[in-house]
This record gives sequence, structure tokens and C-alpha cells, in this order.
Amino acid sequence: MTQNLDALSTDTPTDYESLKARIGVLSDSMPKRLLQCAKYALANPDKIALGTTAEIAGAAGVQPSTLVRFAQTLGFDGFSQMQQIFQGQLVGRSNEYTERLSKIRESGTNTPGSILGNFIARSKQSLDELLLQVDTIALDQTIEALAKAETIHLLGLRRAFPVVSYLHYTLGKMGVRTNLLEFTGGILEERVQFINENDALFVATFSPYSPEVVDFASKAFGRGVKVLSLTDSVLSPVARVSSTVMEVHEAEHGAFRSLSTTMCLATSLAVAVGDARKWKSLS
Amino acid sequence: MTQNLDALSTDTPTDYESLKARIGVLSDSMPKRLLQCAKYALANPDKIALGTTAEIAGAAGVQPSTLVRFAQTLGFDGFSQMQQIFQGQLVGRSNEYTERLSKIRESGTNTPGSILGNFIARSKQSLDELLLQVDTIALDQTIEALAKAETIHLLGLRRAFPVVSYLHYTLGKMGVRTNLLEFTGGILEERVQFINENDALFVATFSPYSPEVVDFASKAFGRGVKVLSLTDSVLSPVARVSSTVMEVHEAEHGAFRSLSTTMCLATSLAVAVGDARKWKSLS
DNA sequence: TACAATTTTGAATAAATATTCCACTTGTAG
DNA sequence: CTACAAGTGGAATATTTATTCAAAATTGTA
Repeated sequence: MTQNLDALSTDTPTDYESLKARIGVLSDSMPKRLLQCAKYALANPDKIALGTTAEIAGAAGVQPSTLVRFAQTLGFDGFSQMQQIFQGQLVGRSNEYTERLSKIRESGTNTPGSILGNFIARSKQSLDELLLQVDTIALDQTIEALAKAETIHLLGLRRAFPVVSYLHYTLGKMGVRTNLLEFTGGILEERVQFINENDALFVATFSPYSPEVVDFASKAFGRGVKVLSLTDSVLSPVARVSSTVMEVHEAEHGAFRSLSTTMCLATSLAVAVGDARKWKSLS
Repeated sequence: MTQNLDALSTDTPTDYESLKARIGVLSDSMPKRLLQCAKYALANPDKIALGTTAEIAGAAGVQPSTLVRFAQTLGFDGFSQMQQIFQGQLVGRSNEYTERLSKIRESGTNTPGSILGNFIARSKQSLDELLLQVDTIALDQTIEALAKAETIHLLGLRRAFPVVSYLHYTLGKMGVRTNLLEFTGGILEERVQFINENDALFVATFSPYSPEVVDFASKAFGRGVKVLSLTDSVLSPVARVSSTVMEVHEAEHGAFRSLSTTMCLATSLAVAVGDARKWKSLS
């Protein structure tokens, strides 16, 4: 890494990169104990982010006060200020990106561009989170169940409806038999009896959860039908009446949630199911 | 996530998964404020990991003492003990991220995880592209036209249908009058005469472009109605019969395209229109 | 409607944590 | 060898932070 000129300036570092650069520059002229701090900090950034001065000092073999002097040498007010930089690094760069954009948003009033920029940033963050937090076991189970099912019944109202209607279209295009359950005129309940034991019910529901959807899933589950659900929290009432639950946290802006991340997962699901069916039909 | 029986035991959770499961089980019997804590914790685990009781309580809209009670309800000694679980999750995750990505890269393209990882990566790329290439003038014009319209008529078939049905729901929630045009039984054409001059027609269509949609847009445009279109190319046949055209390039994997980026744009559009209407109604 | 039980609040308190300060040590130049 | 500066340790302090508790509000019930 080439040395950063910013590190020579005297004001406090604002991100992890400039902090590292600053340490690199100053380490030459550091006395023994401060160098010990520097080495420990670079080797254990997580510990700095989460520990207390006493803990860290103990682990690094110095006194708590030395840790404070170390932070001050780097240009910080004290240890706590330096710690925040390490904490920010721990949470991830995606957060920083979001913060920058939302600051831009705050400065100008809700211009269309800033709203879009904000949603883009949040969606990217939400996608990262999906990659990290997705329960691959639940995903595999869902795909397997959907691949085996004779007919896939799809249910989702309000914000979840676009998700199931998309699956209806995409799975249909792949030759999978799907049945999009619509809620027109309260006849939904009776439909549960037409769901076969070889079928599967895919339910999408997000807070605030529609009672009709939960009821329907509950009845189907009671009849022994495989219920695969996609929801936004383990607190979802549909979780208790599902064979498998997949969780997805959507990007939001104020009270409004996107469907960006959910659609990404839905598409993957559809492709994976189509793929699994292809292998099945060949064997 | 599949339900965890361990959550029923009474000793303190030792990892993030069992903590989530515990919350899921206990949430039924939780009073209002504790439920608030539960929801906030599941939605903002990072904040719990790094914040102080005062900060977190403020953000979650409860008292610091309520946070402590929440932790105790889950079986912890106090808030600090619970916080350690969240911190552990945070550290584990940041190490896991690159690991998980490289594992996905190594595995073939047929495993569910790799399909999802692929879509996530492509969606993020596609979102970046949207931020860079979006035509802000067209975006502004579209928002302005939709904000002015008396009724917004929404049209989209196949893969575009989830987009307009989402707009129908979200705009409706904001008190905007929308009319979702459905194509059941070929009576669509006649509907064009019910579109007022003060109305707007929002059309979404992607390759392969449905002729019915293009025809309808063409007729409406001929009658002097504002036609705002969302499509995937300037070569789209709908572009020639539109007042304003917005372009979005969706993430794809083989022959299958997601709706991730499109939904991000649609959400922003809805929020911006809702916002613009609010200002209008106040003046 | 009134009573009991539960839940919430917010100030008081206890615990912990960061920071400061000064005596002491170490290294160094004259 | 001395004197001086720089660096260090650790107790003392100020600050922040978690936790407790009793009064008030809410909820459920007879």
C-alpha cells in the first residue's frame, strides 16, 4: 500500500483506512509501549472495536492509560473516539456507503434523485445481508419441496402479491404447474380442500401480516400439506404453521419497504427449482 | 429458518441463532414494549451490538430499563450479557462474508447457494449501473406527471405485472388513486376510452414486449394522455408512444431476469410521487 | 365499574469505564 | 557522572453506562 498523504495531516482520521495509514507513518517514531499498542490494534481490530480499555490493555500488555495516549497520539480525543472507527469497520463498508448517501439526502430536501440513491444504497446493503444471513438449509429444503411438488400453490397479499405473481409467471415459463391463489370475494378458505398431499403451498407474507394468509397456511399445514413460507421475521405468525421458513430483510426508507432483495431471492428460488426439476425429469 | 427446540429450554441462549429462536417463541406472550424491543433487535442487530442502552432505547422508542427487562426476559442476567451475543454475531459475520463468497465462487453454478450468490452479485452491479445511468430528467418528468395525475392507470403484463401491482399497492397506501389494468378476456382495448385527459398511464414492458400493451399505450397516447413508460431499452416499441421513457437494465442469469433493480426504482418512484403529492396538497 | 395483576416509567443508585495526573523510571547528551 | 527530557505506570477522578426500584399507568377480569 502506498503511503497516504492524508495521514500526515494533523486532524483526526475519519475512517479505518486513513487510521491505518496514520499508524504506518507514526510507528517509526513511536516509543516502545505505543508501538505495542499499534501492533496489537492492527492485529486485533475486532478486539479494539468491542473491548474495554482494561481488557485490551491487558491483552496488549500495556496500561489502560497507555491506550488512551496511543489514541491521542493518532490525533483522537481519547480512546472512545478511536474505538468508533474500529466499530465502523466491523459493521462494514456498506454502512458507510449508506450513511454518505443518506447525508446527501438530508442536506437537500427529498429530491427524486436522492430518494433513488438512498434506496439503491439500502438495497445493496440488504442484498449483502441476504448473502450473509440466508439459511442455506431452509433454502435447500424449500427448493427440494417445490421441485417435488405436483402443483405449487402460491399465496401472498398486499406487498407480497407481486412476489408470488412473479413466481407464478417465472415458474410457469419453465413448465412448472402453479396455482396463484387470489383473494377475491372471501372464497379463499374453501380452496384449501383442493390442495393435494403431493402439492406444496408457498406463502409470502410481510408485516403487517394478513390474517387471511396466516389462516389459510394454518389450515393447509393442518391437513399435512408442505408449507414453505417467505417472511420478514421469526416473529411472523406464519412461521409456526410452516414446514420451512425463509427470512428476508428488505430495504426500507421511512415507512416504505422495497421488494428489491425479496425479488432477488425469489428469482434465485425459481431458477433453482427449474434446475432441480430438469434433473429429476432426466433421471 | 427452521424452528429450534432448544429455544424452549430455560437457560440463557449462547449464540445468535438460539437467541432468535427464543425471541420467536416468547414473542407470543410479550407485552407491548418488550415486543418493540424484540422487533428492533431483530431488525438492527448491529445497533444492539455496538450501542449503549440509552442510544438503543431511544432508537427503539422505549426506556433503557425496558431494554434490561427485555434481556432478562430472554434469560440473560442483564443487557450487557445479551449484548455479547450480538457482538459475537457481528465479529463472526464479518469474517464469514469473504469466506462465504469464495465458497460460492468455487462451487459449480448448479447449487442453490451459488445461484443466489450469483444473483446477489449481479443485482448489486445492476443497482450501481442504475445509479450511474439513470436519466434524472426522465425520472423528474415521470414523478411530476404522476403527481399531477387525477388517476394513475397502471399497465404491465408477464414479468412487468408484479411491478405495476406493487405500484398499485404502494401508491394506494399513500392515498393516490390508481387503476390496475388487467388483461382478462380481451376487453382491455375498450378501457382506453375511460382514461381521462387529466389522468396518466404508467406502462411497464420488457422484452419480449407484449403487443397488447404497446397497442394500448399507443391508443392512449393518440388520445393525448400522458404516457409514462418503464422499459429495458430505448429500442422498445413502447418508447415511440410515450411522453417519457425510463430505462432499467435488470440483473440476469442465463435466460432469467430478476426484478430486483426494477423494484428498487419502482419503490423510489412511489415514494417520490407520494412526497410530491403531499407538498401539492399542502399548498 | 372496580379490583387485582401486570407492565411501564423515570429517577436513584450502583457498577464500570475512560481519562487525568503525578511520581517514578528510562534513556541520553553534556 | 549528572542533569534533563521523554516515557511509563498506576492510583485517583470524572464520566459514562447499566441496573434497580418504587410509583404510576395500563391492562385484564370479575
